Amino acid sequence: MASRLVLTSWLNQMVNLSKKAKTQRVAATADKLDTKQKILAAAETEFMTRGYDGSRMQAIADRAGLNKAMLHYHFRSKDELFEQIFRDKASLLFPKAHEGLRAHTNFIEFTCGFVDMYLALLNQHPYLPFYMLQVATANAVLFSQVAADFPVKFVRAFTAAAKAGQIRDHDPQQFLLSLVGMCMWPFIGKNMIQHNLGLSDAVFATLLEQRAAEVKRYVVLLLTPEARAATRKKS
Amino acid sequence: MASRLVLTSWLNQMVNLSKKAKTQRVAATADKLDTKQKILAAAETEFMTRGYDGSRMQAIADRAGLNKAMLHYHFRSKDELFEQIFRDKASLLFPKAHEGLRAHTNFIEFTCGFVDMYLALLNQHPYLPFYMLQVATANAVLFSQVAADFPVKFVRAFTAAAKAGQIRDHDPQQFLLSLVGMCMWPFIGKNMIQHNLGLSDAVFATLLEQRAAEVKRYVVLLLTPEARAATRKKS
DNA sequence: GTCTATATTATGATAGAC
DNA sequence: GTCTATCATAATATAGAC
Repeated sequence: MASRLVLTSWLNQMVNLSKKAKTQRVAATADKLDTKQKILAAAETEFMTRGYDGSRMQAIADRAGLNKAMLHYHFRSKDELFEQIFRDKASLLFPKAHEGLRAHTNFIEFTCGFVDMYLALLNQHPYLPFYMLQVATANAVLFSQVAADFPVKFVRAFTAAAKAGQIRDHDPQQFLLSLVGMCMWPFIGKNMIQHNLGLSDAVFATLLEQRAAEVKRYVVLLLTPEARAATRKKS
Repeated sequence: MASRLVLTSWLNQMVNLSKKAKTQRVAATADKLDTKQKILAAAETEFMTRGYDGSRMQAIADRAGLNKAMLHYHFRSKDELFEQIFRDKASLLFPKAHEGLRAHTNFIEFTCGFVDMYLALLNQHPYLPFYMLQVATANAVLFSQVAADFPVKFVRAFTAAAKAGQIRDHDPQQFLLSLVGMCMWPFIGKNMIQHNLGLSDAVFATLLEQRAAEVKRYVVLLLTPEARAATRKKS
């Protein structure tokens, strides 16, 4: 119960990170940054949906209700504008793993809480994963500048929990790969999935709502020490 | 045993599809299409790694050891060149589900076989998933022209197997989502994963080798009717 | 079929008035 | 700070000689 509270507050913090940051920035500098914010918002939409190469400064200007010259006044170049947005977004998708990972008393509970919160985050920012992947693929140098400490710390906590007998022994990296894949894939592959299964937006939304339960079922099933019945290999 | 043979031949066919097709084409038209093949090969590399917007006709020409004019001679425009390659590649990632899905006698065995073969396919064409996702995102019209009958047929076979009591009852779409996500994510997220976990190419390759066993473990664990112990929901 | 040279347009970026 | 007008260049595409 106590760990649950700590966990929830940490994970919620992670979800609300950007919203808070934006509000602070706007409030602090009054209306002078209004235009800058408009540009950032427009650029965000453009870059997130079309990627760097597919985005046009003209399109960003149109979307912001301004002209191209204003973009270059507030941000020297397309690159600079892109990088500023990238750093904001990276800190969203790659939250810092502070106390959360150490505060848990039950690793399975912690992981289930993480799934809930991370899927909530992705629902708020559905384009984020694919956008980050595009950067990771197209601009390795830029991408390497953002650090995510969560994965490494998660693997360590997993290993510790396994040693303590709290969870079934397993390859932590493979587990993390499965976990992240299960969470991110519906957002990354939305268009492909909808087309291949012939799903309307409404049906797909329902699928997303039920996603957390599905992933958590996998977590419990795989990690619970007792549930070891049918796990012998096939080939 | 018999079903295993049918299964394997069908799945192997799917993996070898493009290799066969290419050989046939080259052999059929002798050396006249040599240049065209060079262009296609160069364009494939370029488009697959940089996407449509990031690719340059000049870069393709350089890679093929030709000049830009030749690209426009053999293919009217960048769009046409791109679309030709896209259709080839789509048929690779979206194999036709012929007899395979009906020939199985055990759905879990079939699914495990599918995982093996599909991961082998992805290992041969690691850029394929991300490339297809880029098209699905950037050019919905083009993407909608390729059809994948596998997902729908898989869902039907799943439902039938569940009704027959061969597998545990479960949402087939959620299962497919998890299955595909677990298979594709390491290829889609390679750069991000390696960076976030600090993995060398060699270590990551090892991770990929062990991937099939991990995914199959999940399949068996989730679908085996008896293994129903710890599946109650959490929240 | 293949090349060089060139046309045409799109796009990022800047100059300068207000 | 914001705008209009313009520059400079990069990229797709074509013309025409060989």
